[in-house]
Amino acid sequence: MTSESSSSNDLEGATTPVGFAHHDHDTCVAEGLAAAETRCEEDSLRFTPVRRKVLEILLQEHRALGAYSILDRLREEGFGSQPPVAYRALEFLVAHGLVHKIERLNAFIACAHPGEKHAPAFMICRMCECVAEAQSAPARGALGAAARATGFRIERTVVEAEGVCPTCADKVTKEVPA
Amino acid sequence: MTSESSSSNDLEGATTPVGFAHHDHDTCVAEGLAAAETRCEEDSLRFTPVRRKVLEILLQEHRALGAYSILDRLREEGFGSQPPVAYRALEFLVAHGLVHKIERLNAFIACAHPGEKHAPAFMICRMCECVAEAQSAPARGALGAAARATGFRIERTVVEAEGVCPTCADKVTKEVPA
DNA sequence: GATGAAACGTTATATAATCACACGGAAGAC
DNA sequence: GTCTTCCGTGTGATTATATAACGTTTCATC
Ligand SMILES: [Zn+2]
Ligand SMILES: [Zn+2]
Ligand SMILES: [Zn+2]
Ligand SMILES: [Zn+2]
Repeated sequence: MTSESSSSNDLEGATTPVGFAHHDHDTCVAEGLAAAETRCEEDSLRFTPVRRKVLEILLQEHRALGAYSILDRLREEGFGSQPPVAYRALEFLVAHGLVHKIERLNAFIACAHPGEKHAPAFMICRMCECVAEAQSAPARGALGAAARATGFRIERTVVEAEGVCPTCADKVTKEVPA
Repeated sequence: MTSESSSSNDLEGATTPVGFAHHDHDTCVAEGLAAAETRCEEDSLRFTPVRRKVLEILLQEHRALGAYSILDRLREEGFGSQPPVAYRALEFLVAHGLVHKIERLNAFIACAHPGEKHAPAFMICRMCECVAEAQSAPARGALGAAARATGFRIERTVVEAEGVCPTCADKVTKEVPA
């Protein structure tokens, strides 16, 4: 999931999960940062160096990073190296939808659809730990029905699927040939 | 959510979320333990005193308890009081579907539908911290579609909704009358 | 009763997250 | 401009959550 150059696939686009397919990764980072800058200017938010760096670190990966991994990289770049530095930046980025927390992993990942209003859902590969973001509509399923039936007011949802990504599934079948 | 006696509501049943409605709580605990015992006998699993106690502790609440809260109660009951004691019991109970982990809270709750095969979904009240379990069918939604489109194989899902339960919603409207 | 696997109790450690305080710089009031 | 206030940052310390490692006990099986 590091820098690659091949935008010849039809799996990308505004509402398509990114992460498993090859794609131009430098563009990923650049666009992510640009989108964040635009967003912050529009809303008069302060996109400070630390916040920008944390987002950049996360955009470099299509996997979730723990707060302390992020902190290590911040240290290398000369930023503060105590936990609150990372956690405060993450709090800001999550609050404004630029980063999501993966609860299952206690880790963080850059949003793949910044700007768009969305209820994210994630697919987490248990083998390579890569994470892809998709859309979810939990209010329109069994959960939504249960909420309406009981009078529960949903404000936020966590939807995370754990399994095996196509790349790892291929590897496995090749290692253990029939 | 402590002991109450009123089974006169139509919100209970195999596939109905429990937790917000009044119900006979002693029965909850007894039935939960009985179901676990049955299950363990059937599958030749060892339902040891520690495991039984942890499940009993969780059944007493319809909220999620952190591992260390559980540990405190184990200590009071004369069991081992070091973290691995609680975590090992929880690992067993989770592995066999008798307890679920609420990822959002890093906490654990007794299964409300033991025995039945199910993909649980949870509604978590951010005010009173009570948790209700419902069914989910994540493979049949936007997430399932995304998984099929990309070739991701879903093995397990985390579905947790955060919001306000009906009881707390009532309280709020009463406290701030128009 | 001997044997091996699983469960337990304990010590220590790793990982994740927050608290509390001091400092400095940007934004608004005057 | 200067003052004041708020917000973000850097740091040390602490709390909360989770696992590693090791020896002992318990149980099922032979
Ligand atoms: Zn997103
Ligand atoms: Zn993978
Ligand atoms: Zn359940
Ligand atoms: Zn509530």
